[in-house]
Amino acid sequence: MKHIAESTVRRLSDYLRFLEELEQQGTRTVSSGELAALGGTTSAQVRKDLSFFGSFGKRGLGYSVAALSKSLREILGLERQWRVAIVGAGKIGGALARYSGFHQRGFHVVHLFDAAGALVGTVIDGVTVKDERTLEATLAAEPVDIVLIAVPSDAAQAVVDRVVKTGVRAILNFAPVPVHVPSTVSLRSVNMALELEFLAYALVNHTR
Amino acid sequence: MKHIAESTVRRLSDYLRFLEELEQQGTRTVSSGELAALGGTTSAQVRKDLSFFGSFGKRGLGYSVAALSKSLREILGLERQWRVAIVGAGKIGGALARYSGFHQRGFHVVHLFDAAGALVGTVIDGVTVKDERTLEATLAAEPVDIVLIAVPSDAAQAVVDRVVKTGVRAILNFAPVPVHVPSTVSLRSVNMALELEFLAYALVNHTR
DNA sequence: CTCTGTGAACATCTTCACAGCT
DNA sequence: AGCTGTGAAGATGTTCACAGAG
Repeated sequence: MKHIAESTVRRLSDYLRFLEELEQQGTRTVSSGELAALGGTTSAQVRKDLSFFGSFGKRGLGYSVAALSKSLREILGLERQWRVAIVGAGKIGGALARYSGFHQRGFHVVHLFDAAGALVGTVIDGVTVKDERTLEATLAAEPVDIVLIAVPSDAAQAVVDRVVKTGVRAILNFAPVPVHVPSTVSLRSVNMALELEFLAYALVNHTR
Repeated sequence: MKHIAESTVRRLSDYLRFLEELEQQGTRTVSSGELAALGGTTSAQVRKDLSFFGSFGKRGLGYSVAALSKSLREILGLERQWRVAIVGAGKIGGALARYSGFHQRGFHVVHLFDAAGALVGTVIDGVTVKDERTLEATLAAEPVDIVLIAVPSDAAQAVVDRVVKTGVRAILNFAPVPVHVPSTVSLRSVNMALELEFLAYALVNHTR
């Protein structure tokens, strides 16, 4: 398949969220224009995004809410369950472990690691915190699909390297520092401080 | 000033982080190539990004670490302190309030709001949780620059609307749903579930 | 007549390549 | 000689506009 833009995939997630809302409300069909308004884009963008994956609509009518959300779930890989490990059980890691939004979408936290002895053995949201030194052994015995990095900046790259070495192919980094992975591994980063800095920039350069 | 791409501003934040590291190490000068390697871009990208704001380097030599980081702090608006309010003191809001990374960069949490009576009056990281109903009055008496939204999805847009009405001009949304603001307000969103979905997509379509 | 699907036009962002300081 | 600064070329992403299915 041709390479799909990251922005397209992100919008598909948004569309899906709306479709699920519409589904609950009992709405049967929806037009590209309606989806666009809800997600803050344009109808042409919606149609173009979907066109990369096939033809899902009926001309003159729109899209079947049920059929389109099923297709999107397939495209996004949300029809299966995903096993997730979190490294770092401090403020951010702990909050992530407790965050229910992941579970709802089929992402299950099966391991929680921390380097601090005090946390090891405590239970967070049903998962016992393991010693970070057991990372390799644990992931070998009970593999996961995705690892979340929630360790301090100066430890981030080292942990990422160890995780990559275990064969994990998707990493979500919450440490506020860029990390590097081989091109065989998918990496996303969430950097909250960076978002605040962007807002500060926008405020100082009051444009838009 | 001409409009600067969002991606450029984000990279500037990354460059600054490295410059501060280099500064601590006592490094005096740095080339665009070195900055690029650390941040995972190319030297041409670094030079182009900086060129939007002026000429900071010396040909044949590179950039002065101290001078460039000062310039970047000015450009990004990090030379002043920013007052921040968080709406929603639950799992995410609480973690944000406790997160020290913000404070280090000059972002100070001065208000914490929650709608749940049980949390109101408790103290998180030195800040007393206020009743969400006092939001307008509190922000009128003690204004903030930036508001973080950490309320449930179905309350997000309503809270954003109320916040916008108080005159706040920058919002960072952590609710996993797109919210809309007037074009006079700067909005960023952090959607962790969406990042996981992107990784799921990448795993299913194992490309790259 | 409505609304999708899509090539083509357009806009934006990145990379190239080289002139010009130091 | 080394490294910046920057137009120009190239790549990528978005919007337009219309043909065509229902």
